[in-house]
Amino acid sequence: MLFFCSYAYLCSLKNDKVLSMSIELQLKNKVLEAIQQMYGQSVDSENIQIQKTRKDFDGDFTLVVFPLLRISKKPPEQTATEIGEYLKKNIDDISEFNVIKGFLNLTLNTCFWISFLNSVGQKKDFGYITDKEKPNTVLVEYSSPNTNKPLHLGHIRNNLLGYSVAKIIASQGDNVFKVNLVNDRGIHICKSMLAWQKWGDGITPQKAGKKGDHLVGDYYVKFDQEYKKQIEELIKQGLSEDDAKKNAPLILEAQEMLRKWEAKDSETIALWKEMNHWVLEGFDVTYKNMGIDFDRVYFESDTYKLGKEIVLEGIEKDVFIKREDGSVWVDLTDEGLDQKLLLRADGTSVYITQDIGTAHQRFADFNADELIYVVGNEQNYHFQVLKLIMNKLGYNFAEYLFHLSYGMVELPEGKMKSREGTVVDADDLMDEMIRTAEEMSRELGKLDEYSESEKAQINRTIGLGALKYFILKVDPKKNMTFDPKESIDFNGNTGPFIQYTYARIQSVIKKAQLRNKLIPADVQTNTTTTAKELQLIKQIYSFPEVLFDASETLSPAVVANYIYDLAKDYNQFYHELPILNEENENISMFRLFLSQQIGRIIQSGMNLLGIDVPERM
RNA sequence: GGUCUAGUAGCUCAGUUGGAUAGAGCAACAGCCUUCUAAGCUGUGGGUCACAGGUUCGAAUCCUGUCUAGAUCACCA
Repeated sequence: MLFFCSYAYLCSLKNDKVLSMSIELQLKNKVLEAIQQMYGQSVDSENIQIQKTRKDFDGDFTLVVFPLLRISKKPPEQTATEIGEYLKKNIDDISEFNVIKGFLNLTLNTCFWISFLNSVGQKKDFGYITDKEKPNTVLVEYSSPNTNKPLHLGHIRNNLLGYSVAKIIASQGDNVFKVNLVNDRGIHICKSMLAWQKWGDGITPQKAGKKGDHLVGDYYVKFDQEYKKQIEELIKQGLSEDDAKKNAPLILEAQEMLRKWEAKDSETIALWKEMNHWVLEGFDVTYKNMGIDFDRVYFESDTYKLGKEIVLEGIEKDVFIKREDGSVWVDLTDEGLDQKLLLRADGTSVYITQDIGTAHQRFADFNADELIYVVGNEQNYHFQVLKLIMNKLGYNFAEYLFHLSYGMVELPEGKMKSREGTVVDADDLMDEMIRTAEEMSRELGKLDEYSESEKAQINRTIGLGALKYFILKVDPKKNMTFDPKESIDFNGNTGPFIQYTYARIQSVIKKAQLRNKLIPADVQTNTTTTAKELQLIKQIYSFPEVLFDASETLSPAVVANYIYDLAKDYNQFYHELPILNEENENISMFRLFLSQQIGRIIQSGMNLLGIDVPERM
C-alpha cells in the first residue's frame, strides 16, 4: 500500500471492534487535551459534544463549542478556530476544518475512510458484537395467540416485532431465546368448542377444505351470533342487559364446559385436544409463511396453575393481603395504582397469578438475565403491576422484566372488530401481498425469462418484504393505521425499494464477473473519491451504532429507517457515477467494492428485520 | 375521575443523551431509459412541529398547564 494513515495502522495493532467508535473517542480526548493546554482548565467530558456533521455542511464530525465558551472566555468562532487548529496539528487523520457560528466541522482524510471501508470488507458480520465479555441470556416472549381464531394483522405486528427484536438483540452478543406462550384454555376456547359441537355437524378442516384455525374461528363467530340472539330474546322478555348476558343459555353452557374441562372430563378434553390441534396446525402454516419461529413453545393449559404457591408465600411474607372472603390482593396504592386481585375467593387463579408463576419459571428454565414481553399497549397496566409485584416479592429479576409495548394497528374507520368482520386476516393479507407482487412483476416484465418456481420465490420475497417493512418501519410504541383499500406500496420508502437496490447491486457484481473483473479484498486508500462516495462510507460507519441503538430501544424501526436511507443514497450514487464503465481501473474497483459492502449491509440489516433480499427482481 | 401513550406537510411516517435552514415517501405537476435493473433518478409546490407559558447561548426534543385521540383502572384474559 502506497499510502499510510493512522486508521490502518491502528487496525494492524488492535482488534478493530473497539475502533468503530474510536475516532469519536480520539477526537473527544484531544479536545479535552486542547482545552487543558490552551485554556489551562479541565472540563467535564460531558461538555464535549462530538456529533456527525449534518449533510448540508462540509465535514465529517462536528464539535459544538457553545458549552466550552465559559472556559475559553472567547467568542464562539474564535474558540472553535483555536480548537480546530490544535486538533488539525495533533491528529493525523484530520485533513481540514471549518467553523460556522459555534460549530467546528472537522474533515478526516479520504485515506481514513477508505481504510475503514477495507476493514468492513474483512469482517464477517460487520456491526455485530461477537465477543461480548459477559453475554446475557435474554428471553423474548411473543406471539402468544389464543387458539380460538386465526391470526390477524395485530398478531402480524406482534410476530414481526418479536422475531426481529430477538435477532437484533442477538446481533449485539447476547444469547436470545424466543418463546411462545399459547393461550389454549379458558372460556373463549370453550365458546368455539361449544358452537362446533352444536352446529358443526362433525365437520373437520379436511372435509371443509379449510385451515384449522379458520374453521375454528368460524365457530367462535357463530357462538357470538347465537349468543347475541339469545340476549336480545331475553331482553324482550324483560331482563336487563346485564342479566341477559349472564343468563343466556349459551354462556351458561360454555361455563359448564369450562368446569368440565378443569375437572378433566374425558369427552371435553378429547374435543379440546382435537380442535386445538386443528388450530395449532393452522398457526404453524401461518408462522412458516411469515418466516418466524420459536425456540420453545409453552401452553397455558400447562402453566395456568403456576403462581398460586408464590402468591400464598407472599401472604406469609405480608406482601399480600387475604380478605375475609378468602380472596388475595396486593395493595399498590402507595405506587399510585389500585388494589389488585391475585387469587379469587374460591382459591382459583386469575391472569396475573399465572404471569407471576411463568416469570419465575422462565428465569429458572433458562437461567435468564432478562425477559422481554412483546405485548400490545393495552396491557401496559398489567405489566406495570406485574413488575411491582415481583419486586415486592423480592425477586431481583424484577427490574429485568421489560414490556415491549407496541401500539395497535387500526383501520381508517378505527379498531378492528372480529364481530363486525372488519378484521384483516393474516393469511389473506400475506397472500394478497404476494399476488400484488406477481402483478407488478408481470406488468413490469421483470421476471419474464425466469422459471415459474423462480418467479414464485421472488414474488413471495417481495410481497412479504413489502408487508414486513411496512409494519416494522413504524416506531413500535406508536399506533399505526392500515388501509386495506390502499394496498401497501412498492415504491418509495418500502421493502421492495430496498430489495430492488440490493438486487441492483448483485446485478452489477454479476456483470463484473462476466467482464472478468475481480472484486479486490481491499482497495487502494489513495483512490480519488467524490463526496457522495465518502458519504456512503460514513453511513456504513454508522451501522454498528444503529444496531446498538435498535437493541437498546428494542426498535426494529431504527434499523429499517437506516437501511432505507442507505439504499436511497446508494441509488443516487448509482445514478450519478459509473461503476463498471468507469475508465480509471482503481476508481472502478473502489466503486465496485463499495457497492459490494453496501449490498452486504442491506442484506444484514434486512435479515435483522426478518426480510429476505432477492438476487434479482 | 386517576394513570399511561401519542399529536410533525393533504395522507403514511423519520427526526432519541436539547444544536445549524424540521426531513423522506405517497398523492399532484414537470423532466430523465442506444450507457452497469426506470420497482430507479432529478426538480416544483406543500409546515404556527396541537395550543399557551417556562427553562437557556439555543427547544419539534426538557418542565408546567390546556385541548384532542387512544389505552387502561374487572373475582375477564
